[in-house]
Amino acid sequence: MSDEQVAAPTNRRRISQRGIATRERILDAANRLMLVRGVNATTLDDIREASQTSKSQLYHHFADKQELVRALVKYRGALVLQRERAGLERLRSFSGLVRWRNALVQANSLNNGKYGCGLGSMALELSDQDEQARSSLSETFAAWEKLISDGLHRMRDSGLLRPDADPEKLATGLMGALQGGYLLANAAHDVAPMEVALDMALDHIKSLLVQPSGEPTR
Amino acid sequence: MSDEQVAAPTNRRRISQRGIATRERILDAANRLMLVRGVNATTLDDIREASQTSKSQLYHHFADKQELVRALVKYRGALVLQRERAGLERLRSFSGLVRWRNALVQANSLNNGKYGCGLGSMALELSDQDEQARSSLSETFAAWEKLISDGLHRMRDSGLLRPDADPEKLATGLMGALQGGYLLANAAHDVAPMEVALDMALDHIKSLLVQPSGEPTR
DNA sequence: TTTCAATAGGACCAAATAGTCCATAAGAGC
DNA sequence: GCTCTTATGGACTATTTGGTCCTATTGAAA
Repeated sequence: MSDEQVAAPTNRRRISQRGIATRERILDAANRLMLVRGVNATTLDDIREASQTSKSQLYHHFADKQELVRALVKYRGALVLQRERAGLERLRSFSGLVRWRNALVQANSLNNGKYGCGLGSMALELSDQDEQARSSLSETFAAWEKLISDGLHRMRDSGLLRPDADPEKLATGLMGALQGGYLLANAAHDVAPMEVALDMALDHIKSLLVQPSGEPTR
Repeated sequence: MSDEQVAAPTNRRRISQRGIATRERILDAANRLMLVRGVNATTLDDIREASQTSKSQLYHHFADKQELVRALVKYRGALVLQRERAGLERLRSFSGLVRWRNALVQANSLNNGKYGCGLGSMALELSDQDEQARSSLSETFAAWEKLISDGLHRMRDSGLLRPDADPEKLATGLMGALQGGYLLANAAHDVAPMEVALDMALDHIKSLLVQPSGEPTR
């Protein structure tokens, strides 16, 4: 969470530490507010107040609201990938996948299913409204899925997963179950459907594990 | 689509056919616009213009924007359930499930994955903003899942599905895969991930079919 | 210490947008 | 045909909100 590079500006001749910190405060406030209220329902005044800044600072660091939102998409994407990298880069076993599932479920259950996935909710809200944001989000999802599929590849290479299992498709399916789970949990304000959705995906992957006893069946 | 009851008002002493038609036009316009732009990004003036009505009519039929949105939630929910009932009430076989999947995928591919599911996108946008809308959406999802689980129950009762298969959980998982698929397809502007997500769920259900040859395996 | 760009404060502006109101038309029931 | 409620048109208002601008302050480099 305390990663300054994530908020680093794009192109500016000279920038001070103080400026970077302000930019970070703005992005952090936008991140929190827009997760709860959604992008369009969050006003710049909300962000200004929550970030303890002023209008001129908002417009000093971002050309307009759209630019701020696009920066937030990258910011949040970097945070999620950072978190997920920590949880997935050592994935080598089915139980590792279960631990990953448990961590996501537990985090979501702390909110009773509210807010959903920061990336998923932005994706639905922005995809048909801002092509640049959509494509950025799409790349982040791809990178996220790659973290999963890399782990599945490791499992397949080590003989845990059957050779005919398709790590890329499994990763997409798992991400679908995760995002759908977030959505249903958000609608229900209850984490339960997220668990069910994820467990179906995990059961499917389990069925593709090489069985120590007997031949695996279709 | 041309179902007037769906737009029927809640409580009004007297209402004429003309009034009902106007109300329907407003809801229909709101339905179309808010599917594309989202709820918060759609203005009442947009709706007024698209529905060929006037401000006084909007406020004659709905107390305020929130009421209109809540009515739209029910309206859209009724439309989706009507459509899904048609596709699911005779579900009795795995191939029926595949046909259902194909219909949804095909419809979504016509938009190249855009817009997503009318219910899912509203759920993410409104759930943390309007408790009444959230609970209404949650009920609709439950009814939708019931249509699926009823079909799965029929399959289980007829011996197609293994006795230990849990229709309710499978229905939730399938709905999760569907909603997650919609979301990923929307982010990618490509229907492909929706297919992958749904197929993973279908594969899982397939693995729970009673095998004509040999004993089914875990 | 001086200088000057970067940073910050906050009043102000203009457009968008939700919502009000009143006059008029339409049409159902008597 | 008369009457009275419903339905409609659209101007108008108030508020919200994105965005501008001018001034002051800070702090790093010369």
